[in-house]
Amino acid sequence: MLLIRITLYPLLIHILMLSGMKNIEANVHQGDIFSGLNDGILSRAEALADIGKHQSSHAHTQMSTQLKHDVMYHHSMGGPPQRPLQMHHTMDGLDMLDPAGSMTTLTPMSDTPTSHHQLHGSYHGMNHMMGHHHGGPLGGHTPGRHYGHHGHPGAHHPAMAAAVAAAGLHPDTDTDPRELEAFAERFKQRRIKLGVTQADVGKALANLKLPGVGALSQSTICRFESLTLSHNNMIALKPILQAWLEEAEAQAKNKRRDPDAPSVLPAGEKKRKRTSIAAPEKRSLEAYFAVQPRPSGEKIAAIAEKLDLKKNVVRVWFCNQRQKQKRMKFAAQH
DNA sequence: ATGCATGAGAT
DNA sequence: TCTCATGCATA
Repeated sequence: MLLIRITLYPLLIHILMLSGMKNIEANVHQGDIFSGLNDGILSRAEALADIGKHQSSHAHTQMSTQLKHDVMYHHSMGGPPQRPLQMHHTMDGLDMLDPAGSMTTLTPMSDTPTSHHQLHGSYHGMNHMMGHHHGGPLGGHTPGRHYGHHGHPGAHHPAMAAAVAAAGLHPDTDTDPRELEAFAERFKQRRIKLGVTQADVGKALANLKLPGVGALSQSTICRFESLTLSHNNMIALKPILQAWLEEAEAQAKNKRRDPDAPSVLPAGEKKRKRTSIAAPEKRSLEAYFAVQPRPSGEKIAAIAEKLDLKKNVVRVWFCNQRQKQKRMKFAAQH
């Protein structure tokens, strides 16, 4: 299915663009209902989407639309937004739980490092206490200091370079996409060699008591390794992960073991349900996005209505889509 | 590994 | 309202 989408989509766009208005306009009577959508651009996108539907329905039996209800849970956490710095989640039973201050464990190796938590994170209870510890593990969220706003990696002026150097920073060496890519790969290999999962690394990061650095999720570690983070995000995380890697390998030399234990699950809280946008709707959204990556609120509402999706779902979809475009991977020509 | 979501800070 | 960094849930 993915293959179909990838190969078909660009083609459809071309069909659309090259075929001019005539045929397309003919396919849009339905759009009249939504006057807001009928301003050409969206209409055309919609036509495109329709073509996509027809094509794909031939390509494979289209599963009927998935659930489209949003289902928001709102774990009422009356507590303050916890800081990632000192929060301790012990459900995994594989890290901290340092009764005697053995908190220096940076490699949360369990008896079987790669067995549990990887596939189906067996930590269901941490929801209510973990919730969403935003603000991130980085100090980078502080108003004044945002990472670097350099749009392009290698674009440094000599004067700038000097200034940066003076500031005690190492510019290109760390910001170079290739360096990042290389590091990410090295990191992954060595991590695996240590028998540590991505989730393990994320948690161990909190034990590495670097200022302003808390735990991270398996998702983030994964994204770092696969370069699916923004350039700035990669740059910010690199030194942290590098620090962990070095510590972990150091500790690996003089083995150690820890009698793990508790995984007392505090038990239940409403679990957040992920809304799933069905393939047809997704295709439409992609079509719209190709023409208008940043639709106005009105258009979003119109699109939402047309696709029978919650407006917020559509809005978030566009946000995520934009974010996706900005990610590293092949974004910056390598 | 990745889709949909949240939340803080910037616009 | 958007962007960004992140995360839970899930394929």
